[in-house]
Amino acid sequence: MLQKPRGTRDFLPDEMERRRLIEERMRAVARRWGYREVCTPNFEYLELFTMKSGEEIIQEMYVFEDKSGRQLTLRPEVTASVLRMYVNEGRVLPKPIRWCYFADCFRYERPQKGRYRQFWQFGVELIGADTALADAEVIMLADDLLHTSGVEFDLHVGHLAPMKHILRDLPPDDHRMVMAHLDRHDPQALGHALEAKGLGDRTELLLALSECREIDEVFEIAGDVPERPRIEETFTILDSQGIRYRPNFGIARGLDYYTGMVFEAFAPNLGAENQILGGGTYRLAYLFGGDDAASCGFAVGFDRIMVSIGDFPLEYEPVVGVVCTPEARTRALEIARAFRKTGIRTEVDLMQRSLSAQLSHAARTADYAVVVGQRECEAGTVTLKNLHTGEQRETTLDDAVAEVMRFGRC
RNA sequence: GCCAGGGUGGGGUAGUUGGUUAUCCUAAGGGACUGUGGAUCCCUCGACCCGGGUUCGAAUCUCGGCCCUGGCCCCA
Repeated sequence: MLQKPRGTRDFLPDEMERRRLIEERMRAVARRWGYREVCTPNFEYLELFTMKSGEEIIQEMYVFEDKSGRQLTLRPEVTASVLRMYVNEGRVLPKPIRWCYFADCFRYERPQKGRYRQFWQFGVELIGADTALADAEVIMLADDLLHTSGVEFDLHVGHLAPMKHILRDLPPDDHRMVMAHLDRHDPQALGHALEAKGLGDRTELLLALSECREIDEVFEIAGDVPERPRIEETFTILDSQGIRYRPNFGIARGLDYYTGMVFEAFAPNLGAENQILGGGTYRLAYLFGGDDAASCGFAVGFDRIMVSIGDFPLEYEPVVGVVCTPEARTRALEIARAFRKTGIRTEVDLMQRSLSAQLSHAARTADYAVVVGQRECEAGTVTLKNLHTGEQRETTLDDAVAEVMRFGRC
């Protein structure tokens, strides 16, 4: 049998309805904050992503050549596309720009729990606002979004400035290496690496910084960080609005292009892949030929949210099965149309089943059967049967529709 | 790319010291029943992941691959 490609999934209707429900909640939250949805191409020039993230990421992407020899790739993320779009068409729009997106992305990686080769991200980008409140708004929106989706999560908020301040003697290329060791909670490797650079005295500071949970202590450790007022203002805003988060100035993983505030969220009930959200401030527009607009955004790992939430019951809507004899087929289709017009899910037999077989099928798949044969056709009525109670009565079509609409409201 | 455990009808399973026609449940389609049910009975459909090797004989042993689950690495 033909298999689906590795790392992809099929979604049956029950799961699809759950996904759509959560997706719609996220859209609604973003809309309430003024973030309107945009859509960018599923594939882009390879260059867009290598400019942003470097040549190494090619091996993690679905890269292909089109019939004209263009180097293209399925998008591995959406931020680069949104910023390209901003440079292409958004520069004249009034600032700040608030956009959101929901899109599938593709990465050629080894699948595991919560990690797939096709996966969905919900994200927002705030472009053109460079203030503490802008940073805080994006975090508060992330918090609102996660709460509204129903997932349990821990929110970590940090800023890269204190760490960069401690490492200010090091060339930027070395920052990455140091951050990688820090992120892996590998103090020995970190110590050795700094020792080799003649900065062994910084090891203690960095470790203390990543352990630190109080903002005041951050500056005792890191010293006179120029960004201190901005950082404090952001945290003050979050506190004033009752946002629950953990200050974490050790956040460093894979955040090459972030410039200041960074934040992440984790779902405690997931496995190795438990990060469900990541974001921060960055500057990308100039890379794609635009101005040096300050930006701030985040992306939610939608599939991980769904894994973390697990199955939940969907709101139930009544289903009607129209059961008819062959001579009543035209009337049956009219009846089905009348039910559908009021929004009721209505199904008719397509398999030329006997009346008894139609009813038997309806009993498994519907809440009501509407039986129509020659008798009802001549009398201008329908027989409405409640398949849960077994009660049935002959009545008018309008009355039958009205009864089904009352279903589940008592 | 690496490690561990797996792969038997659509779903769930039995069978693996090699041995007849591969077990059972369920789902799906039909019938018993041409104007009334989910029960019951009957029928139908449908599987040993793929390929090589060992053997008289492989679902079973062996090697390689693919895929699944989880972990490592990575995580824009």
